[in-house]
Amino acid sequence: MKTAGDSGFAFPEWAYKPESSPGSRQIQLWHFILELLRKEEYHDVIAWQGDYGEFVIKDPDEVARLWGARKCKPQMNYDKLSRALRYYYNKRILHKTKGKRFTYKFNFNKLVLVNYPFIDMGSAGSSVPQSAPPVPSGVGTHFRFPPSTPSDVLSPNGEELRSPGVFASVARRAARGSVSDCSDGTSVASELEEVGISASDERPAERAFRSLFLPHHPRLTHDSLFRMYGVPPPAPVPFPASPLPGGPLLPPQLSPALSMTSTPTSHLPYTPSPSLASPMPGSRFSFSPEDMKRYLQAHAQSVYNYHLSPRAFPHYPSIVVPQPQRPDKGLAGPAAGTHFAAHPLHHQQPEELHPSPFKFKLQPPPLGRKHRDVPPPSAAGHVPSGTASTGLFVGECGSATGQGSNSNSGSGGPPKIKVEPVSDIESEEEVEVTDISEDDDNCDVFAPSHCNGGPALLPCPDGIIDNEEEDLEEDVFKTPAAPPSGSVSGMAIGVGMTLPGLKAEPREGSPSSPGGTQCIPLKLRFKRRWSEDQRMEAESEEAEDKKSRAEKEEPSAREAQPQRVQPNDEGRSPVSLAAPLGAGQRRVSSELQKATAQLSLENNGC
DNA sequence: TGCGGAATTG
DNA sequence: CAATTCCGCA
Repeated sequence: MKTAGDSGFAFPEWAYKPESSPGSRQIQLWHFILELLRKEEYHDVIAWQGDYGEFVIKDPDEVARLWGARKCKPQMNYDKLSRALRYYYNKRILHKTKGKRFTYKFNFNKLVLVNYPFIDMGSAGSSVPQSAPPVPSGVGTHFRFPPSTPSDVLSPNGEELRSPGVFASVARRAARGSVSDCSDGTSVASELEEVGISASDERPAERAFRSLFLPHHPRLTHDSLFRMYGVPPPAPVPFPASPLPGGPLLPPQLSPALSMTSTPTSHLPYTPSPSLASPMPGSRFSFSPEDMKRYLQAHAQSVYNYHLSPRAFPHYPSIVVPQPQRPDKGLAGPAAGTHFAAHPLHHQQPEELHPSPFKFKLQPPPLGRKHRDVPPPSAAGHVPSGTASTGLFVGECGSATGQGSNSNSGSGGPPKIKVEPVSDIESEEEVEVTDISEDDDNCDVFAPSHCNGGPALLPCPDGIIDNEEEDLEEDVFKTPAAPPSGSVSGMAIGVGMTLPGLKAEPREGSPSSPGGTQCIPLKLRFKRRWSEDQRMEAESEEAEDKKSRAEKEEPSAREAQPQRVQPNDEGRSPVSLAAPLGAGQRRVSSELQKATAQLSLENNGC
């Protein structure tokens, strides 16, 4: 249970909004939740529950109190806090676990997106429909980190790219090997203070991770960084799919997956994440090939394990991706590649395989439910009755927020419909997803397969992986114009993974495509996948967001999925579910944990 | 309990 | 923007 991970916590710079002035970083609720979750001290108030990234708030009031303290909002209460939490639903950062009180679930994908903007979650999205990243579907492209800056958040000139102030500091610290400095003494919440983590505690992967993300600081060369961290080759099983037993927190390992970035190469103008400006500095990383290789290796591993997008390391064909280490599959995986292939790295980097620039918005549109009608605004003013209950902590918030200002005049304004930004357009497509959404928790993030009803997936428990892999691939190709064959094949081959159907990987025959596609030409396959993927995303998103039902036809496949194990309330034991969902879940939780860990690790200093 | 709209805030 | 605050609805 408790592991070193607990030891420190702090927020990495990226956890804050870059835009905000240096001194004013404000913590976001989910960060805070994550923070609490990883600290045992607070296990009585909030703790992970199950394997899904779910957590339960055992003591809502206390959590609210803490939150209020942190934000200097003495008036905070669970009601409000929960509103904020709910607010995350739309952002897809969180979900409510239905049926369980005070239980919510993190949407891993989103988190990753937010935290690791560089990572390409596209595949994840596809494989994990539910949380498919909001992408302007109009383009038809799949989600990927666009080279261009997202308009919604960034200024058009892409200036943000250049201002990595934040990151720089991180880099510096990393370089130093220690993470501790929080210049601004915002450490208000003393309650949370933690022990600093020594650099030594960090796992190599993490370090690697971090370093990868570091901007090319003038003074720090990546070399030095890497050197410092000496990223070791990925362990054979970096992320054991250990079933996170009830006590979920694993050691703070960071998944390389998270860390990965898709394109280290220089010219990639990376798009910063929507909500967070991505720290990508000048937008160029310069790592030495070796380092990159290692890193990528690790990433690959994780990709496999977590079934993240391979796109993440597209440009390094020489890297061999280890086979997933599922115990069950005896395939030759590990041998093949656990460690990097010693191929020479030719990184030519190519590039940009991502032609499609589009921005993804973290906060997609709320969707449909909204414009219902316009009720008369007549409201009466309420007077804040004094709720005094919480006065304790937080003396620092000196200014009591004034209350009492309210007046609203707008009455009966024109019905305004919020038009959601494109991003969710896809959502427009409606699909009928069975109601799985209900307990679906699984569906969401972690159990994509079911969600999209791909029957194919269900068949073999183990197969999941395969499917996932496929999903991964698809991502790769999703790009519209993407030149699948060329680059892809190269990569696939080089990597030795992807494309199960293709080259090697006869495995259980990739079931995924409806029509059994193993032998289909790549291109075709991709195409197919792509569409499927899109559909999936749409579905999942749709399904979740709105239960719209229309339905997109879908050629053959769509069938009700067999009922999956149903975890009853408490009954769910992560381990037990290992079957189909298990893998995904586990994966996710690991990721989550890692993310959490990452959060914490970065700056314990505060 | 939980949801989500609407207005407000910093 | 991300809450915070308030509230009506299930």
